[in-house]
Amino acid sequence: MHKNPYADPVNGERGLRDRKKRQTRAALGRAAVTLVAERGYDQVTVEDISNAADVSPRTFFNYFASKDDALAAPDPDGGARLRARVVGRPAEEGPVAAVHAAVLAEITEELAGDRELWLLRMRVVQQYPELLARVFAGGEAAERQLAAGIAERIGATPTDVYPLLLAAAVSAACRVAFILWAEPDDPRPLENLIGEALDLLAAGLGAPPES
Amino acid sequence: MHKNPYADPVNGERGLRDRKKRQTRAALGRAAVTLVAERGYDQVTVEDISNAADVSPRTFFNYFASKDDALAAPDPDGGARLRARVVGRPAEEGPVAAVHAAVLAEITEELAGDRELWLLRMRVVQQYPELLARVFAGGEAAERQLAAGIAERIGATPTDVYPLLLAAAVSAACRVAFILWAEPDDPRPLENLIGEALDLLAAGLGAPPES
DNA sequence: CTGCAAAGTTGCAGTTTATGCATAAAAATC
DNA sequence: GATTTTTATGCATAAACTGCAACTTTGCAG
Repeated sequence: MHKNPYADPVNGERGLRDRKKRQTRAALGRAAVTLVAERGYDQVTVEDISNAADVSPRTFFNYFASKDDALAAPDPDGGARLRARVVGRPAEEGPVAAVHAAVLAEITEELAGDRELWLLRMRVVQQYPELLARVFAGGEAAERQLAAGIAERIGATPTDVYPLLLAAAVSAACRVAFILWAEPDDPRPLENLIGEALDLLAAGLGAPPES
Repeated sequence: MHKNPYADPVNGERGLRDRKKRQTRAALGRAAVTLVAERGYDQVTVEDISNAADVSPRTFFNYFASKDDALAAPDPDGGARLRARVVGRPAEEGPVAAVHAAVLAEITEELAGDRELWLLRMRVVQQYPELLARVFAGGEAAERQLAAGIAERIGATPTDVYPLLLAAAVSAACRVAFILWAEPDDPRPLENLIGEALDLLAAGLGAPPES
């Protein structure tokens, strides 16, 4: 049995090499978002981004498959972490509650350091609908993992309707919450928005607005 | 007051010009999907697609913003139709029922002629996840309209949580239904799958699998 | 701490995607 | 049937992306 030469996606880095990789990826992502926020999407080239991050343009493509990816692609390990969180919740919790808790934890931690950057990212993404699509696509990968986690938890196969649907619905709820969060005149914190959306979902969407 | 020179997005074409445009768009879309299904995504260039559809490559880009768009972009009028359907449902229906009926009608009509092509498209998209982004982009546009229709129907603003969330959740349910539909070993017709998913949603996702 | 293997970076050449602009063809309008 | 708007196309050009072959850095074992 060999030692695993890769970083553990759940517990974080594992040596200088991995740390540098994360730094480079983060630097590229940050440069991409801030530059586009400043100048606009098509006034920023991959070369610009690479320069700002102090790497060659060729290296950019070692990290991101496209310019859009750099702007919108989420942490590639997020899905795996999310899945682990779901299966790790106490056994007595129902699936909806477990997923709720897991998602909240993951998002809170993900945003921990970089709330500012995330807000900026959301604003940029909303300004360019092509990017919104990329975000969804990224979310889709996480959604798959989430569905797998749910399936594992309740003893279903990953192609059953229930896990797929619950994962998709939660993903949709998060999307809506993010959109409202990025709305400049909505002061509610993201965690509350997510909670509100998930509660509405769990209530079956039967209740129109009220209030 | 001028006459509207454009085709009515809800009721269909309005003269030779519009018919030709639809034909060209359809031909390009069909060529793109079938070629990629045959040869694989990167063995097909925009030039190939254009040749197959008998137009110049430059014309291709008058219809689609990108190669991906030709593979994954839905009918650009679908969102408007969907919205009209939602507001047109009988007033006594609740929002969930109205949306359910509207979505079912739209999808049924959309697939009417081209069930085969749609299935092929789904398979292609599943094979190349990059395309998922474009699919979501299209879905997102429709989702906006759907949310607007719901808001109009229940007298809410389009930035309220309920319309956004209902639209997003329904969109998610449809996505899941499509995925299962494209599964080669699932013989259930699309309409049933959508109904099943929406019922689960309306039940609040509280019920794990059963069965 | 030295040397070897694995992984990461970079430059370069070449293809494909995508857009602006000018012109010709087609169709709607009167 | 003349005009006026829309659409199609060719050309030029920029930017996005990929494969390949050096070269550098890091990990690791002796």
